[in-house]
This record gives sequence, structure tokens and C-alpha cells, in this order.
Amino acid sequence: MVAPPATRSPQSGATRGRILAAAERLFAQHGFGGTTMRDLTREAGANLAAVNYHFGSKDGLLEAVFRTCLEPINRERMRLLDEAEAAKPGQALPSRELLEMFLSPAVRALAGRHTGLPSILSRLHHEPHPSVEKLILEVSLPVVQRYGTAMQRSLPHLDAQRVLLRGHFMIGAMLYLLGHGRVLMQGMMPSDARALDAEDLLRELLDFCEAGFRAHG
Amino acid sequence: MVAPPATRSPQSGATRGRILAAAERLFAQHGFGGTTMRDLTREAGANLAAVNYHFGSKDGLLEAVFRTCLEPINRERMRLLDEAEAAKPGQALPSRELLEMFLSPAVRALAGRHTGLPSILSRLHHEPHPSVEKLILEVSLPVVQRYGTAMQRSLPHLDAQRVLLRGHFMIGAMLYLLGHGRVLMQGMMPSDARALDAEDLLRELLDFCEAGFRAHG
DNA sequence: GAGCGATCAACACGTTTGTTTGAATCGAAC
DNA sequence: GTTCGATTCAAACAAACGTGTTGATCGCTC
Repeated sequence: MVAPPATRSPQSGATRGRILAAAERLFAQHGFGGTTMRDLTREAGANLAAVNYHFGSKDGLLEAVFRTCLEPINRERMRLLDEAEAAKPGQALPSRELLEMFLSPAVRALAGRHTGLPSILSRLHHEPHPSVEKLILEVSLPVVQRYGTAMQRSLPHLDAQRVLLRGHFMIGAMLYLLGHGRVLMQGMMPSDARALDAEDLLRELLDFCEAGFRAHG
Repeated sequence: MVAPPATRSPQSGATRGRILAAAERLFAQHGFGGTTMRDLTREAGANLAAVNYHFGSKDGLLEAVFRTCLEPINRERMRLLDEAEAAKPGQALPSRELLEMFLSPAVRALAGRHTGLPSILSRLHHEPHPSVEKLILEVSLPVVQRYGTAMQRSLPHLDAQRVLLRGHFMIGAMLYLLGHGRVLMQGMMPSDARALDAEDLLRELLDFCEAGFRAHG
């Protein structure tokens, strides 16, 4: 390796972007282990050595893909919670609002042009890769903790254990939806039903999880 | 390949069983792609060629593992539903009962000696392997369809689309619990909380999903 | 025009992968 | 005690993998 460009490339950097996009597609489709560097660089129209040049290694690319996918979503989650808490300082936020702030940035990605983004989130959350599990904790833990305490304040009659547990159920339902959302949107539905869009799915998921959180255990 | 023993081996068959058990453990831990034949046969105390001898190929082993894991659970689900419908013929079953019949065979596996069974179910459901996806449909579709129509009858005010969607949310929450159940049981809980067992987790999941299904959309 | 980073092509390296082969071993039936 | 099929074993196979190297070319900035 001659010079790993730790900082953003001062020049074009078009290849780097194409590799990132191709990796999102292929990782979403075949997983990390199921995607070879040769398939990936062919899909990106780049040279085989380009991945190692721009990202150091295949793992480096994985980390980059993961960050570019998850960090914007978590930033948005943080921003929404910041705004809501600033608007009503000291007050507990309704659980429905909290759930919407947490879920909408991810579920709405089903409608974006980044077709691979939702399923890659689902895929990577189940990838048995050591560095991925570390990354998930590192990137998502602060967000989950903030929403956890906010939800605890919103539902004070629930003990902390239940809030945590139901948070897991919600995340499971969300991830499953992210992984199967596109199939659910286009077909697979009862023949007489109309097609669903991302907003429909979000509303349905919110209804389900809000009721689940409010359940009297 | 000289002679693939399509039927059960007339002799001991001990190696075959050890391989199956080792595969359950390792697939659960590292996934299918992340488990090499050498790791697997070493763990099973068998020869490298034993897998190809007994299962034809690595994919054949995957299919065998998958069937031995999922089919007993689905058989139990079918049996419970058969019994319940036979006990109250023509009547709609309460949604809570339906959920318990569907979820308990899988969640209770968290307490069994088959420590890898729950997480392997979760893992394989997200494995981007073509033949796995076919197997899941083949094995689970009849079960899901029967429970779907029963749930539809139990909640006639919900349209079929919503029942199907909420069924997906429930499955997502269940799979996530199966994948993280052992961690949730031993630790990770608020320090002042008592430890949870599989029955606790099942009850919590039931509360969550029942409320989710009953939500007025 | 000089310098530098980005990109490319073409290999080759060493490893690891799943699979195959052919011989050795075992257990029971005749 | 021999025969035969089932099983196990060590060894090797070809393929694919991630990675590194070398040189050359292009485009931009100073």
C-alpha cells in the first residue's frame, strides 16, 4: 500500500463513490461474505485494486458502507429528539412521537433512491462479522440509550426491564420490515388490496409498536 | 461419490449425528458462510470428507440442519392449532391463544439443551443463500397460511392486508428475540432487575404482539 | 512543464475453500 | 474366516479468495 487516503480525496473521487454504491447494492443482495471483490469492482466499473487503494481492505470498505448507511439515519434520529425535547423542555414526550422519530428515518429510506439501504441495514445487523457487531454498538448505542430513557419517562408505569425488552421487539419488527419492505410494497399482498408505499408501512409499524409498548403487562 | 446413503445408515450413524450437532452450534455462531468444513469436522471430531459422504455437500448439510431445526417446531405449531380447532370446531380462536401456539414452540427452545437452535433459526432466516430462502418458504408457508387465516377469523374487523403485515412484524420481533434471547436472559438487563427465563420472554413477547395485533389502525 | 494523486491493467502470491479420490478399517452375514 | 458393504481416513485436487506489486496513463494544481 503506497498511501491510504485517510482524508477525503482532494480530486475527483468518482471511483470511490461508485465502489461505495456498488457495495451497498451487492452487500444488500448477497451479504458481505457472499460478495467478492471481483464481482464488486466489476459492478462498480473499477479496477480490482481500487478497493484496497481507497478503503485499505475489504473490511475497511464494509466499515465505510456501514457508516454511510447508518450514521445519517442515527444523526436524523438524534436531531428529531433534540428538537422535540427543546420544544417541550422537561416534559415527557408521547410514546407515539418517540417511536415515529426513531422509526421514520429508517423506514422512509424504503422510498429513497438508495434501494439497497434498508435491506443492508437489516442484513448487516445479522451479519456474523466481529467488527460489524462492534460498529453497531458504537454507532447505535448512544441513540438507543437516549430513546430508551425518553421512552422510560414517557411510560413511567413500565419498569425499565420491560421498556428495554419491548425496545428489542420493536427493533426486530423494524429490521424485518426493512429487509422485506420492498417485497411487501410491490405485490405479495392480498390480490384485492391496493399497493402500499413507505408511509403506509411506517404508519402500520407505528400502530403495531405503539400498542405493543402501551400493553399492560 | 460412491454411494450417497439416501436412507438412514443401517449402522451406527454416530458421526452423522455429531456433524449435525456441531453444525447447529457453528452455524448459529458464525453463520453458514462463516463456517468452514474444517472447523466443522474438527468440532465434530470427524474427518473432513465425512460431511460430503453423509450429506453430499455443504449445502446438503445446511438443508439437513435447517430441516431438523425448523420442522419439529412447525409440526408442533400445526399440532397445537389442530387440537385447538378440534376442541372448538367452527369457532374463532382468541388471538392471544393463536399467538401463543405459534410463538411458544420457538421461544421455549431458548430453554432447551439445543443451545444453538433459537439463534440458528434467526440466523438462517437472514442468510442470503438461495436454497435457504426456498426452504423457508417450503417449510413455513403452510404453517403461516393456516395461522394467517385463523388470525383473520379471530380479528374480523382487520382487513387481510393488516393481518399479513402485523404477522410480519410479529415474526420480526420473534426472530430478533430468538437471536438475542440468551443475551437477554443472562445479563444486559438493568442491574436491579431479576434474571429472566424463557417463559418470561415468551410472556413479554406475547403481551407485545397481542396488543400490536389488537391495535385499532 | 513539473509534481502528485487517482486510476488502470495485468499478474502473481499465498491462503483457504469445497470437493474428490483411493486405500484402510470396521461390523456383521454367510 | 472370508466376503461385502458401509464407514472412516489421509492426502491431494482445482478453484476462488483477498491482497500486493509494478508500470503506465490521465487530470489537476502549482
